[in-house]
Amino acid sequence: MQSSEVPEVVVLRLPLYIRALLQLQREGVEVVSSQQIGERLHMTPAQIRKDLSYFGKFGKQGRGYCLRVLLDELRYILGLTEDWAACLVGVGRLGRAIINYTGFAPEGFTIVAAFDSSEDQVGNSVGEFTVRPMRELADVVNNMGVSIGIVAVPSEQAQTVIDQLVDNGIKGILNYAPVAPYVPEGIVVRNIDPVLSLQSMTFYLKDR
Amino acid sequence: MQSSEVPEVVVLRLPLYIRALLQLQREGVEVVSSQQIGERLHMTPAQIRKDLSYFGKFGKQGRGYCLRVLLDELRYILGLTEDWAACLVGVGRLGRAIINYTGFAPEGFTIVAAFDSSEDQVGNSVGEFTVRPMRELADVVNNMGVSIGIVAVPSEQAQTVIDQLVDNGIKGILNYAPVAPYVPEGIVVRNIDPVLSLQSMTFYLKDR
DNA sequence: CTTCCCTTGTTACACTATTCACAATTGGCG
DNA sequence: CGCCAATTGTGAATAGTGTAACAAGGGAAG
Repeated sequence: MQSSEVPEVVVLRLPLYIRALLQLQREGVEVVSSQQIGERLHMTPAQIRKDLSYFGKFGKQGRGYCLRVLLDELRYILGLTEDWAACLVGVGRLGRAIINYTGFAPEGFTIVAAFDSSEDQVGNSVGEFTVRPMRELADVVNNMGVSIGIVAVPSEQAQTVIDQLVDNGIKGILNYAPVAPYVPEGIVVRNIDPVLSLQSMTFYLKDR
Repeated sequence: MQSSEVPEVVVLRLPLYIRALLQLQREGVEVVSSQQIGERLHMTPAQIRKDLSYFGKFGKQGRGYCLRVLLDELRYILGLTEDWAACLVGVGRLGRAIINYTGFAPEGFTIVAAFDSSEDQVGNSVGEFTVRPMRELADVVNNMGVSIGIVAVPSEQAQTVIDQLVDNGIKGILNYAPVAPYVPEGIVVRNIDPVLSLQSMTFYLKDR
């Protein structure tokens, strides 16, 4: 139960387990073994059991896991039983695409406000939002319970924006800008960068 | 020089080094130490030196690395001296956003064709492309030198599409669908999934 | 009720990755 | 020219992760 003792790699895998379970659930499975989950995710059953053992005992020997129970447990562990409010900063091309992305809401992540540091953008409509100036950040964080900031600004502005988010009480940052931001202890950052993925991929594609 | 001996984690970090170097280059730096790179990326200098040592000796004791040389070396190692052609599959909302994304081209990754498995989409214009049917895949791969496939289809179709890509000679896949695809040995997959990132983030945000 | 098969949770081990620490060298400066 | 401060490349030490293996327990079938 102590977060600090659970390796981060393990936490990173839990959402994968949830997804595999959802898939199996749709197929009508009710009891599931680590073997089955492993097949879906191309992982060894041992790893899955080991990972789960950091959080408790959820299975029955000889039988496996009750899918519904395991799913609920994992969601609880990850804090996915509550909904999470996020704000977007940067409403350029990328920011607009993020606002229109339909994959967040079904998983309990809702974008509740859009900001931009350029005055030209402030006041414009983007999707269902009116773009706000950065100075309204504190307001939104406090009144709308926002704890996640989604950063979609040019790389030169990313660190500044992230500093502002952190100063205003944001605890988690989903960063689409191609930089390695500095954040104080206790703030969680996740970077999304398809270019990085491609650049490491080509190492394996070249000269063949 | 032997790819098989270089740990994948190391390869995944090389693009980060390139980015830090580009940043420093813009600032006018010509000679750089592992210390400086490490500061930019919040990594220890030792790790950077160790990583580089898998590929050769690029620095001068007492001085550091000639930025230009190190940059060129890293680009060469990763195969980034050549341009890479990619094809997109899936021209829904996400696919369109990917086509309009301006971040790929400057790094040498060019989308040269767009496909969709739905007949409704075939023939439509998306950006500068006319959407093609999947059956033209072989053609495009062979005649346009495409080695990377970008998958932006609904999760149910992802595995099928990926199979088709692989069957037609695609060697690397950038997968935006929320699945863990199966691919044969030797095919490189990189998954992009912001939801996964958020779901592991909330573990650290909850109850505070 | 007993037997047999299955699957968990966990311990021990093997492997991988990171950090440390230092000899070897470099360039600058007096 | 010789000394000093800096920084590399690397082998050894430490830390972290993944895999294998198995005792313990559960359920089904006869």
